[in-house]
Amino acid sequence: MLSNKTKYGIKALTFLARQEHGTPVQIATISKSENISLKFLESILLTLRKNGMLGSKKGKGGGYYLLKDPKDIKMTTVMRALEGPIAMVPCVSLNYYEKCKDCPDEKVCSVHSLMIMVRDSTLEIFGNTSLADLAY
Amino acid sequence: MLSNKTKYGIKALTFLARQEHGTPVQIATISKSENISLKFLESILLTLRKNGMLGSKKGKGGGYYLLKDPKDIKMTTVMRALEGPIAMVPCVSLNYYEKCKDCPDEKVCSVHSLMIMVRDSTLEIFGNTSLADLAY
DNA sequence: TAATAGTCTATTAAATCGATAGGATAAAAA
DNA sequence: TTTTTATCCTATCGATTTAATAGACTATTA
Repeated sequence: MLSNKTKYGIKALTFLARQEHGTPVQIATISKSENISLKFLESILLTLRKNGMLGSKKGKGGGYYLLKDPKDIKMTTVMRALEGPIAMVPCVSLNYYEKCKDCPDEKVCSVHSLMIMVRDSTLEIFGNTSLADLAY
Repeated sequence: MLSNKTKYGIKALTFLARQEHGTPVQIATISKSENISLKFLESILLTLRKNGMLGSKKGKGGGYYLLKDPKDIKMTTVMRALEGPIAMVPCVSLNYYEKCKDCPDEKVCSVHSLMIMVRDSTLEIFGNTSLADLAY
């Protein structure tokens, strides 16, 4: 299941992608427009900023804005920043690999091979979808 | 992330698929072979039995066995029984649909359209993969 | 009737999630 | 220089879910 964090994050990014490029938008504006708790959204945007997707400006006229063109923000980046690994199981994760304690041999594991297929197909979608695809 | 419950369930089903068809296998046998807590596995196999995938036999010489040919057990069935919805978000789930509280219009929602793509590709894999594909 | 093996319900510990609170910091305007 | 505006950051909390465990019950076989 997708966390609310990720869901809200994608919605906020889409909102920003629809604005004039570079214009800061306040958290409160997005919060109201997308029905997201202000404080929760605050922490989500902070995460996205730390991951290099958003810039921010403090004080009057401040807010958040996209640092790149929406078509250059791939959903793999967004998903990894907000949701974590794309793979359903650590032992097939490219970026967060971890061996299963219970599994003596990955090469023979039925779960492993199944989850590699799922990972690849999901990765293809996220890799070929940009924020621009979602926003327009 | 895939729950241990599902991971163990798939491993157990694979184990059973590799046995001679119809021969009961004890929980303890699977538990030891696959490094799964006996009691936890017990509840997992019970779930699979209630979902019509396994039969069971009590007493000496008893155990669990597959009710169908492995090639007739699709991973969609297994996943839904153990993990629940295949979709990452209830508003794109075919079997567990639920409207998002925060979302005024699904047709315009960026998360919705993205998650439909993911659901379809995942569904295609699970729908075209049977237990037999994993076991041999 | 004793041993075997699945059935079922309840409980618990730990982790995660969603949300909230509240003060700190920086920028702009007065 | 002070006030206002808006982001930054850390801590905490309650609810839910997950993984696992305990223990008593039931059916089957020898």
